[in-house]
Amino acid sequence: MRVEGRESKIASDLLAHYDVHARRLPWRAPPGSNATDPYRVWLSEVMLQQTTVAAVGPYFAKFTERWPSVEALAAAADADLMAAWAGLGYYARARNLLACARAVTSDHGGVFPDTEDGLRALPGVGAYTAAAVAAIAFGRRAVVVDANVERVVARLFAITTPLPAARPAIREAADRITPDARAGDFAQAMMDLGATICTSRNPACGICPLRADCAAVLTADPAAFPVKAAKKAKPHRLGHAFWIERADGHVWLARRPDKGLLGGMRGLPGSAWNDVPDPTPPFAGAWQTLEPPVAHVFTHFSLALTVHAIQVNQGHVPSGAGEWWPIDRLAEAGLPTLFVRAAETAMKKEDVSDARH
DNA sequence: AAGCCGTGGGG
DNA sequence: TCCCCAAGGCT
Repeated sequence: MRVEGRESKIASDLLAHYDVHARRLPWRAPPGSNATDPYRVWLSEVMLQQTTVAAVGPYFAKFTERWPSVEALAAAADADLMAAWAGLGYYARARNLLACARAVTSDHGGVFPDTEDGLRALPGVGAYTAAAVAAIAFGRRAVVVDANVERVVARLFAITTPLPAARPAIREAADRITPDARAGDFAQAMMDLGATICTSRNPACGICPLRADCAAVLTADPAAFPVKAAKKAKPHRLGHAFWIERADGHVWLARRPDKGLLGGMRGLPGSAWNDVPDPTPPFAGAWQTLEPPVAHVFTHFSLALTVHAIQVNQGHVPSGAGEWWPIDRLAEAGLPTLFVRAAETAMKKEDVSDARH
């Protein structure tokens, strides 16, 4: 529940700054326009989950061009959508995006629910995204809390409880400063502030519109907020991947299981990834081991993937789910970045051997 | 409910 | 180089 006083001053200070300094972003209505398309708001919010504005830009342009409405997206083939998402990461988002578009199209007549609860029931829409879409697309008062808001609020009120334990208190504080009017602008203003001024490291307190409202700026180190619990060490794993190239210029791509890491994506066949992976190739032959391994860092472990390559004849039939893919069109396969690197390793090897002839 | 789930950029 | 982290959701 919002109260008057210091809280309302924060909102008015921030909105006044936002009216002048709002970032121009592809998914925002142009200044002075109230034309917010819920489809574009929702699509951008899902893409922006744990993902930078810079990374989302080209994907948002590609998606809205190819699928201009939720109905168009709902009609997309699964493989096409997964391939279009390739490289953006967190692939469960892509599967949920499609499920959500189909739910909106079939269960809601192609119209997004306009309440937080209605949105929250959709696949891939959690507390943050439901609040953000309700506020930004539908003008409803909603308490929008993402990592930016957590940081700004923790500083405004100098909250010393470490995350994640501080979440309830941060949310209550965010509720108190959220205005009844312009909740969507307020949410976006908070995120703009967190992205450009109240940054995680080296916040620009000198130019902050909330400087006079901020408790942390009075402390020795405003950047020390929010306090965070120590994080666990990231384990290192090993793995083997197999580049199986057919004489007619095709490579065998496996289809990964729908759930789990890189779920539902194409990739090179290979071993499990662990401390002592099985290096045995899927069949015997003149395998060539390529050095060095591909180094890749995931959210919760790092990986060294050793690539092994072989040439097979036309009649070769690999095991497991997958397909032969033309190597000169590999960019269209929608490979996750790890396998793009692995493929580059294999093809660089071929360039070298070709050059020697 | 803590762990799982990608990737690229910046300090 | 290495570490941090970015408009989180799901189980």
